[in-house]
Amino acid sequence: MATTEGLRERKKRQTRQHISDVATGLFLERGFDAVTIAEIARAADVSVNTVYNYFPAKEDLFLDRGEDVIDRLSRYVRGRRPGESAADAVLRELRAAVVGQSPTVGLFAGWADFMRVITDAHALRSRLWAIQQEALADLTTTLARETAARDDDPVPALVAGQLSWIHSTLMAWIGTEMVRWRDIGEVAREALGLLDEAEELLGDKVRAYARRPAE
Amino acid sequence: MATTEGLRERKKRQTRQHISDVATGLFLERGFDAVTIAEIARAADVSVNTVYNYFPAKEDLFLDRGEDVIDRLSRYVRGRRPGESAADAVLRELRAAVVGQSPTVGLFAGWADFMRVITDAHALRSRLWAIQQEALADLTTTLARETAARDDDPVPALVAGQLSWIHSTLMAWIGTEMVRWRDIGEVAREALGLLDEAEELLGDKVRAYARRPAE
DNA sequence: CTGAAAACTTGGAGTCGTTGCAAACTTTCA
DNA sequence: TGAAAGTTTGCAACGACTCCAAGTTTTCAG
Repeated sequence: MATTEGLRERKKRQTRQHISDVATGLFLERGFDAVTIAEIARAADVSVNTVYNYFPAKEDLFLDRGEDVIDRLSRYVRGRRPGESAADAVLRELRAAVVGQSPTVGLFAGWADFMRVITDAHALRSRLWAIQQEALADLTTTLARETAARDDDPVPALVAGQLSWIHSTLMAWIGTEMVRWRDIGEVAREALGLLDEAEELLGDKVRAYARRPAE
Repeated sequence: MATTEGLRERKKRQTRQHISDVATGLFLERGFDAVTIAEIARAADVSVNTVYNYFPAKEDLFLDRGEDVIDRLSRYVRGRRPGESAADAVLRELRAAVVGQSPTVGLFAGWADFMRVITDAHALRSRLWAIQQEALADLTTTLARETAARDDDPVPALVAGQLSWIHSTLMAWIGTEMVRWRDIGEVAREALGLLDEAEELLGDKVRAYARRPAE
């Protein structure tokens, strides 16, 4: 069924990717604010309107793939193993990502350049926060569903806040360390330490929340 | 010395206040995005440039007084009593604010209208997040200073994340409840319950962090 | 194969936030 | 009282973003 893809679909995907690539290149080179949409359009050999056709706002040209990170925590929680609580699963997955030096947590060589572009552009930072908020809301409903909590129970939201705090703290920490061009292995090692510290700070109730019964 | 205020200073303060009032009124009436800066200027009987003279961006016309909330948590922590930890002080102050139905935590009749304006305008929401981030950074340095932590110690940042999480969770919860036009007393009472739940979720280390020695 | 329908692209005009500049005006103060 | 300093204003301009009315390209039924 993958072969059944019309010319139109393929072209659209290509155009979109091409615009995104050109834009990302320009942003990395000169910063987010210094690049204008008109420039991107010219460099990508399309009209300004076509750019807006694919990307609702300038930020989306750089921060595509935000959907992946939005439900990442929810996926971790839903995939928790027998005997594991929500926090256990999140910590295990995050540790695995750190150990595996996964790009999903920012552990790859180019991440420093990305971070710089983001931190320098106020618009990109707020888009990032918006994504975080969506992730938090997503996780809240996941936890509520998994524990069959009552609608007015505030605990799912509170625990979601804690787990999402661990995630964003980890990402932020890795980001600032990577910007200092440190060795990836070293950053990864210290990130594990950070996760340990964060885990120690969690309350017992949070640590045990939404435990899946052992089989 | 308060009497020693030149005409110039007084006029400036008045103009600023007047513009802010006019703008706030228009925003409450028709929403943030529907009101243009040119309109505000016309309604306030000044030029557009004068508006920008006092307020760097449109959001500042509505979210003035952000500085107060930025160092609020730091103030709470610095003012902790003998025997109290940072978390103790924050919780005590927040409970006092809730019980006293203080506007600083959103417990007053007009808050619902404010919230609606904010939640409807993406620009205002991200400004709010920016303020939260500043508050978090502020609290981090305060905790680091108060505990004389080493520069590379991540714990102050982690604990700051927890305390600031309590604060923002409380504010967010009150906000959504107030939008439903519920009775303020009732919202306040339930907010105390929320604070209790949040406190129970905190880890022992967080609860005890930066305890001031009993006298 | 063909021709119209549907989808995509484009140029152009316009709105709004925001900045820079220089002229005009007001307050201060010697 | 007059120059210095600070404030206000109009004007021009830039860039993100939207709307609209042509074109162009791709699809697909007949």
